[in-house]
Amino acid sequence: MAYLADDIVHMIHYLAMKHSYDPATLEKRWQKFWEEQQLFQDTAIVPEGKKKEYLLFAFAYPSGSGLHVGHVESKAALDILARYYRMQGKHVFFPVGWDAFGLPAENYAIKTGVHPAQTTDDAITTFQKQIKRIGISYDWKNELRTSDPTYYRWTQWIFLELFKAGLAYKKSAPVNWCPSCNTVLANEQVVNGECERCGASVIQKEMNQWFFKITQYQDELISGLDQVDWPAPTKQQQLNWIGKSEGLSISFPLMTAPTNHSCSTNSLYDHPYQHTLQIARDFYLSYLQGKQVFSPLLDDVVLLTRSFWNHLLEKDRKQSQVLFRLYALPKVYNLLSVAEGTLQYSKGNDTKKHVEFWSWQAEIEGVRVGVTVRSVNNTHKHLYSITWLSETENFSNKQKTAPSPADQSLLRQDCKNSVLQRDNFVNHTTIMEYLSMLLSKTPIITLKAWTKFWETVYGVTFLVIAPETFEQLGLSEYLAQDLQQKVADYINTAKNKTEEERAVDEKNKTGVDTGLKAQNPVTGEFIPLFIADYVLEGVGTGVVMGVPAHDQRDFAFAKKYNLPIKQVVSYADKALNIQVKNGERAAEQEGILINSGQFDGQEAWGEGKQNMADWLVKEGRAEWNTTYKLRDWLISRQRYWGTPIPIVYDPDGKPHPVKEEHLPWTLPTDVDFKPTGESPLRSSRELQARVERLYGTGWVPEYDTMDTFVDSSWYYLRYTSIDDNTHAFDAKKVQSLLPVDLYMIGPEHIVLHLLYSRFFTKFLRDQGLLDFDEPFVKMRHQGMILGPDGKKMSKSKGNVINPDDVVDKFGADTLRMYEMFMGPIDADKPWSTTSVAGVYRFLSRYNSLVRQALDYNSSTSTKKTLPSSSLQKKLHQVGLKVSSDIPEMRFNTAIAALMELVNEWQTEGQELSLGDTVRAALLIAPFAPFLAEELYSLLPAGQRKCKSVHLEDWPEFSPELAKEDAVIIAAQVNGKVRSELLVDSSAIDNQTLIEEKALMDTKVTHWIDGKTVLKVIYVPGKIINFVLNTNEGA
RNA sequence: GCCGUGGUGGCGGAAUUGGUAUACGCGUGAGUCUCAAAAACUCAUGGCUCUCAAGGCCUUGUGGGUUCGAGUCCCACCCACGGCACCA
Repeated sequence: MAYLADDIVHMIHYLAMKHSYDPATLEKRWQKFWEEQQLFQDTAIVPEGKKKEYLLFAFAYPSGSGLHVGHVESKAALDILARYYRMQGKHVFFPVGWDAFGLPAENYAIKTGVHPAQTTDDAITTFQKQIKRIGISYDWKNELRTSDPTYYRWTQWIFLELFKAGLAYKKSAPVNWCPSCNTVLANEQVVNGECERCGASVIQKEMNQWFFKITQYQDELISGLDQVDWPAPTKQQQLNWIGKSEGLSISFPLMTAPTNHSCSTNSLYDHPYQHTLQIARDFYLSYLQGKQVFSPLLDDVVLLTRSFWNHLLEKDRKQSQVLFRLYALPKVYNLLSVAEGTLQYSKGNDTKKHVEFWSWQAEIEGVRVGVTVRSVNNTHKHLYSITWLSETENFSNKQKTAPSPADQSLLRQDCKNSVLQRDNFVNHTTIMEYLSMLLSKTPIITLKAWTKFWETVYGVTFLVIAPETFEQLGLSEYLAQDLQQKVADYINTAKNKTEEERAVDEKNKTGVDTGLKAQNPVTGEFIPLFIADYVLEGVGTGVVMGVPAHDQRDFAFAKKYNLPIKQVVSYADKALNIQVKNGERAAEQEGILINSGQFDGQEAWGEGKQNMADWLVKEGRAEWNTTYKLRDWLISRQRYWGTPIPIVYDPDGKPHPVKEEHLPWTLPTDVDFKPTGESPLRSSRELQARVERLYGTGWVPEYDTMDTFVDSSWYYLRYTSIDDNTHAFDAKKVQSLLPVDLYMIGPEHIVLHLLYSRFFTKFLRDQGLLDFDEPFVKMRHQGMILGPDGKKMSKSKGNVINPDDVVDKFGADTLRMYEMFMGPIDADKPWSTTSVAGVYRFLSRYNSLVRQALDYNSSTSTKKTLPSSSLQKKLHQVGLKVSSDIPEMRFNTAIAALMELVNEWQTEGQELSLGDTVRAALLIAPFAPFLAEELYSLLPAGQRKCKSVHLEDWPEFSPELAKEDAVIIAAQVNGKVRSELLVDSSAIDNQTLIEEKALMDTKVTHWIDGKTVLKVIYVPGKIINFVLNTNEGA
């Protein structure tokens, strides 16, 4: 008796064990099995006739904290696809690698002295272990890491290709500098203008650095987006980053002096001579060449011309237009008649006498002119001799010897006939005064203000220029003496500020008046030019037009510096109009143009805007100008743990590429990690010795390393060819496997990494190395997994879920499946500790149901027909849904369907046939690979074609078997559901029958009785709707 | 401020794209098993100071509109999240 009882207990225990779900043991077993079998070592070339799928997970930095649940989500999603596509017979390329260079390891080294290589290696080992534990079917054979010399050798090679193509160049640029840590900071390390580590104020420091000319491809980086299947917001962000913007560059001539400048000869000589000359020459040449010269002074010129004209001899007056012009423009007198490139200029250096002497010659429209000017003893009394020569003459100042007697007489003859002879000078003072005035009104330079709101150009009452732009244009030399220091101080202060410090609110904006005057090109008014650090060098042209009446920021600035406010748009809102008129506020709304000359009365943003643009362009006062926000890519990092820049400098400091035979240009190991403010590579003796040995004494290496974004811009190419020692990548393999069919990437990487990768692809294509334009054909994002509290996981908040803990408790299948079940893959969603258990329950049930079904089918009594086909129907319905959901990455709904299957299966009295049980076992293989493998191993030998479920063919599901026999059709009255009709599937196209059936239903007729049915709408298989005359009985 | 995304039960989320809103899971309640608990299983579960009940009415951020019919389309607004931001 006791024996029997024991036996029964044992048997019960055995049955319980047999059907129980024990993920810990089975997952361990199958993980080992897969590793031994090397199931997923895909060869690189796609076999003939097979479709390929290149599935790519965003390159990961092996951080010390190990695998995160967020990593699991996207890895699991791709793994489901990988396993599904393999079962469909596709060639799946699913590689893994490590973005191994980077800051955290180096910072850790500074703190602890542990070498980054060691830290990184340890971290990778941890990641590998964790990834294998959750059953990601990577092709481990093609694993790579960027810190490996066999990899970065080719990163360096690409750098050199860019260098040879002129797309890698060096220039001075500001970097973030922490004066307390004495080091360069990456942008991410600057938080609110302060060093993230020590809190000191970050300053900008100029350094000579390497850039990649990504702007070369800016237009293609825009147009290429049409070729790819990416989420629209991602494309939009790329576009925003490139920031292409159409606008007008309006020309504002800049003068040295205000309009009421008193005309004196002295003021003329206050101007640097070169400048005077330049203005005069340009102006005159333009005039002679028949170019349209925009000057408010043309009338003045003519006036003066007339007075001149009176002094001309009768016969000269009849002479050619050329001569007329020559006489006519007073500025020709001394300074203006110099043609391009023929200036002969010398300046006496006799300090005793203070003799200054200039002479030059020019040929203008066939007339050769020679001019000599002397200034003696700084008296401003100038001696002029101006001659022109007949066409046969060959006068040249260069001739040291005097002209021949015959020539001299010819010359003399000409001069006699000329009003320009010294004796014929009308009035030297008049000329100089004129010239002085002209100078005060003649542009030093034309400032171009870029704007999108040109319709308000009549309201421009001042200009603002960025400090850097002011400096680059060399405008400081035109400043009045008393302003020079003030302006220089302002510029210096501005340059030391960070972007954040420069971004202050409206009231605190600063600026400085330069005293220079620009001319509003449409009103002719002279307006002040301010320098202000709120204007940024890189935006537009670095010059902004100030329209205080219609721009809030300009308004605040005008109020602060007491600048005039001029309304040029009128509004329907009278109160608003009065406010603007009284200078109480700026109005930025649409309105009607006023005070805008010929454009008065037009809609500011409608025809007025269009007409104004056309006119400005036609008049040559503005030009269309497309600006981009995208800047060239600064790749220099004053850091150790990165790819060394393969450049050496000769003793003159000229950069030379490292010779190809010296690649990889290895990262030295003998460096100091102390933050000295200099690139750590400077401390390497080995590197210095290497350069001198290979290139010569006095040569020095480049000490900076590359931005790690460079490493990650081409890794997807290298995956195909990690063993290739002669090429960055094997053209055949790349052609076979690329482009990437699906790129799974976190939304945090969508701008820079993608832009840089696309740039590299386009560059390598132009080098003839690739035959496609875009590297990532399709891209999707995984959302962020939030902590159970709905907030971003972080150690400090204590809401971090560790995937290892979940695997320990529920197994890897549960972890994977739960993360897929949480919601749409691209949505952010909070972790729910209790929901995980629900998924575990599901897998546990799935496990026992399949086992029960196998028992059932193997028992001798199963020859009988199955009691119900509704379960089979469900299986096929679910199978079809899962098959279509997986490629769409709708894993959450696929899993929901599987759960429905389990619910149905669990109802009593139903069982699946052996064939359908096999289908059920295969169906979960992509989601729960361990459990599926376990269940597969339990199948009768005849049902197993392969050594692994993951090598099996995806089961077929029959739409025929999935078809419902009867459908429920909703019966509506006026769109409200009143009843449900059970209709045989075969009858769903028979509207009359369904109508009759509905009208037999009292729940329906109750609402219809006594009213007129206007029409009946029938949607086959869905609804039948009776539309009543609603007026009746209402 | 600009650009983008979204707003559905107590919670995560479904909804074949204009056709029965709330699938699936969690949670909660009741029950089965148990000395008890846990686990597991079964049933119920949007709201209503309408109703004994059958049923009725309301409900997809708010307010309008189109339609026989709107979570889905159109207009206006509110809120949340993400990105950019002195952008001229």
